[in-house]
Amino acid sequence: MKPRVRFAPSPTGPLHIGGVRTALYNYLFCKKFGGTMILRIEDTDRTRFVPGAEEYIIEAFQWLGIKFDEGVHIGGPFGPYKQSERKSMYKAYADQLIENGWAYYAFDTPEELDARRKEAEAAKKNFQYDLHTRGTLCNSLTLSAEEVKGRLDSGVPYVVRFKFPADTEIVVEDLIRGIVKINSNTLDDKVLYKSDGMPTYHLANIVDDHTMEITHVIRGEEWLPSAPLHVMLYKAFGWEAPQFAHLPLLLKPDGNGKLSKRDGDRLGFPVFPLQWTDPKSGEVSSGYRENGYVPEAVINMLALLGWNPGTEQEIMSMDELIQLFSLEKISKSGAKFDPEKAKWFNHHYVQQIPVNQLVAEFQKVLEGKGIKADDSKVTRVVELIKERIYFTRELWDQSHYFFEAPENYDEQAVKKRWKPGTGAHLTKIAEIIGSVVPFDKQTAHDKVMDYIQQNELNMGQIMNSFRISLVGAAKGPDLFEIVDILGPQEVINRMQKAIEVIRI
RNA sequence: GCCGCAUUCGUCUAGUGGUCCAGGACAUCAGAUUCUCAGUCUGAGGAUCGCGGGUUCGAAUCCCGCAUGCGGUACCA
Repeated sequence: MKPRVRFAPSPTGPLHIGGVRTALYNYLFCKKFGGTMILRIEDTDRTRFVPGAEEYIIEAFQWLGIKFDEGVHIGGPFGPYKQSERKSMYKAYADQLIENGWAYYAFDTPEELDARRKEAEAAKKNFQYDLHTRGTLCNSLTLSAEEVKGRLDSGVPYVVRFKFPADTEIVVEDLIRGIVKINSNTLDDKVLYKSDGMPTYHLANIVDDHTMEITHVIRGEEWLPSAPLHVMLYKAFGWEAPQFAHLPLLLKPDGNGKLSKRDGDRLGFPVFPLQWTDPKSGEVSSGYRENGYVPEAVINMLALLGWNPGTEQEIMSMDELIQLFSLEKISKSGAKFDPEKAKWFNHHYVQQIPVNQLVAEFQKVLEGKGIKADDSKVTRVVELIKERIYFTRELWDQSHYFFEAPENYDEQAVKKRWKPGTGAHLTKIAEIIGSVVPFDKQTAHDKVMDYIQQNELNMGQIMNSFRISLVGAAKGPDLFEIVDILGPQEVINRMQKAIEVIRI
């Protein structure tokens, strides 16, 4: 049987990178076996709905290359794929549970429950709506049938709660963690159906997974504590449960704890695939895409955070990932996110981008700066500096001096390399450069080297001051490559300017 | 507090009773690339496998206890 898996986010904001990894593992697993990948929107909590979040999620997956076979954005035979649009079907399932004695009506108000919680807290205890306390609360277990009917008929708000049986060992079979057992006496009677007529996650999730014929539920570890509830729910409905796999959490790079939006801001790396502007506060959160990451790098990096192929291979395309993936090789413990390794992956994948594509991208940047340069020059520049960039946005930082003369000179470098007499030597070297007609970088190089040797100059010092005059700093690729691209006249101009400006 | 999950170099991890005095990658450091920076290449350091008990001829690997960390404990997902 081919797997049917789903990724089911809530549209409460931008998709977190941990969520992306969950979706990725679902995708890899499902594609490996030629299965179906479904995008379902779990928007049962209307108070937390954020406009634009759903569109964001869809766009993020498009960018990342994670493709769905069914879902809110593309439809499919099991639709609708948004829980708010499935609202009408859930009540019947809640009713069914009540009829069979697996659930009951509860009329306690949130205020009453809060009061009970505070009370318990004061006594250093924990209040739980469970088999120990449900007999003391206001529900269809404690009220007479007439009273319950009366309340229901007169429209008194109610919720439906699951009724955990006593003394039952619930077994969750997890593909990653093995057998997890828990005693039903410690579990609380979770709300399944809310007073606003919407199901909670627990009910909607089980009903949808069943009706959508989901075979494998691959989700974050934060769901493990409610897995026993879900297992019992399947049992209560008499349905066969899908297989569960609870993924380890993605942790913050320093310390412990779940990776959060704040960590990204604090440590300077994105936590979201795409940039996101909060519709309410207007606050902007950075995204991988806008930060110059390529999707292949993000996918590769994420895949290895909690999984590995069992070999020493680290660089893998999506297709290889699909081939190599297996649930058994997912680790059990949380993985700290490492921004440095993310950079390393990106460097690798940026190197794979064809030069002409980089040139096209860079031309746009140059245009934005009002700089006109023909493709042949930009191509030479890109070829020369490509290997030193980690992100495509660094193209400009690493090559600006090819397009504009330095305005100022790096102080540290000048202090170290510019000595009395440097100006005079550079004047000579400028003459030498000018004397090579037609210009040829090899000849220019040889002649300059001759000059340095004949005058017994310090090569490091003179070459670096030469470099400073062209670049403005002691960095960059081979000097004579720079000279060649700039052309002799521009080189001479820059040298003269530097000699004038930098006085020792 | 209660319930659950986890625990191998700084980080991600390999490892499923002997071939592991623990392998790889990122990061770090050093050397090379004879102008610089970056990149690249080569090399180095780095884990008494959380701790304590067992089981076994033999344990990172199996069992028990403890500790620590994390997750959950909402009419949120």
